[in-house]
Amino acid sequence: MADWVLHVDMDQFIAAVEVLRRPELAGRPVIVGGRGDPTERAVVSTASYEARAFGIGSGMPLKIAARKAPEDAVFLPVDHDAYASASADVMAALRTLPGVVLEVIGWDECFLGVTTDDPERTARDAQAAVLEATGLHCSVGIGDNKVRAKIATEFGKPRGTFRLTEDNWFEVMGAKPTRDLWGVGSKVQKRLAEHGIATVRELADADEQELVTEFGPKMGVWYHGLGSGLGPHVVDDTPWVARSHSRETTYQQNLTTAAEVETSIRELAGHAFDDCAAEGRPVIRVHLKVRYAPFETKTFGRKLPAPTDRRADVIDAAVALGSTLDAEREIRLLGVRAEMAMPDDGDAVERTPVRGRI
DNA sequence: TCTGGGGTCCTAGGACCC
DNA sequence: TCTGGGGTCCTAGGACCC
Repeated sequence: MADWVLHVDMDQFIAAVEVLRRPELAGRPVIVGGRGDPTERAVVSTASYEARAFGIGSGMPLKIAARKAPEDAVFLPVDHDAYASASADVMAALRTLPGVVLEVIGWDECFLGVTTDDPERTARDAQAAVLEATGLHCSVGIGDNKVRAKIATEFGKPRGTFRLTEDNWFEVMGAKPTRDLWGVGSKVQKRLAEHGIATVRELADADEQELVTEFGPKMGVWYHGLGSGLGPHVVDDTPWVARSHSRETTYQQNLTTAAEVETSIRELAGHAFDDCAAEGRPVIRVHLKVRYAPFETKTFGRKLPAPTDRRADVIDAAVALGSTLDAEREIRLLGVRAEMAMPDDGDAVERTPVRGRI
């Protein structure tokens, strides 16, 4: 018996949930994003496979998607509650599998830890359990750690499974660009290329000290190991604890006056505070994010004099930060983030430097 | 061609203390 | 008059993920 990590990833999750409750949309290009109005400033959350065939994908501005989409395409608004509910059903179905530890990493993704000699069987059981409980399909990556399991899933899509371990890592991934690694984005890919490192194999063979000099002590070592598919293998089912909450809005018309900015900040800060208050923990820090037109983003924050559970303190702090914004420039996006004090037992877990969780 | 909203973690550099 | 190291805390910004 061996320990395995399975990565379960729902296929076109958001689009699939929408089709499930509107069966007449099956087979049509479905694009979910923003308020469902492709003339607005917003981006695609998920496109169905039919829509992807036209070159439409996540993160693409809706206006662009509308241009690429065929006549019969359907644009739908984002419905968070529906996806959260479907997600809970998926996770509940997976938790019924015998002997698995489940770690949620997103609405439509999780890791399963399992000890078995037949991980493919567990993968098929997972797919069957999810399908029966929700009517939704998923793909499953099988690995000897989280990094390999996560990457394996891409080779299993759609509705399939794929096993990626130390044994076939270089055979499968060696010639791929570094960008295909989980945690390597376009910026890091470029910086690696400047050191003559373009492929996964070249990253594995690179000089670790050179990477540490370029990326720092933690990330340098992490990226080097990533080239060999190294990563954590412990699946942790302790409930996720949020460290902060934020609210941000892209305005359909840019803000142009200080009064408009203050009104917006008060509203956003109030919502962010309410999200924190719902967790029952005081706010220790307030951040502001601003996107000046056309597209320059700045973020900055300030620690509060003392942790506070007073709404007015958080709003006042956000407004004070906002008074430092450049009043001469048009603003197209504002965001307020409120960071919470951690619960007492906060920092025991060693974290994977792959950021983001939902 | 026009770029969302919600998150986490890492690094560099300055301030300050001993 | 010119000048150590080491440690911690804080801020700003960067990068990435779903």
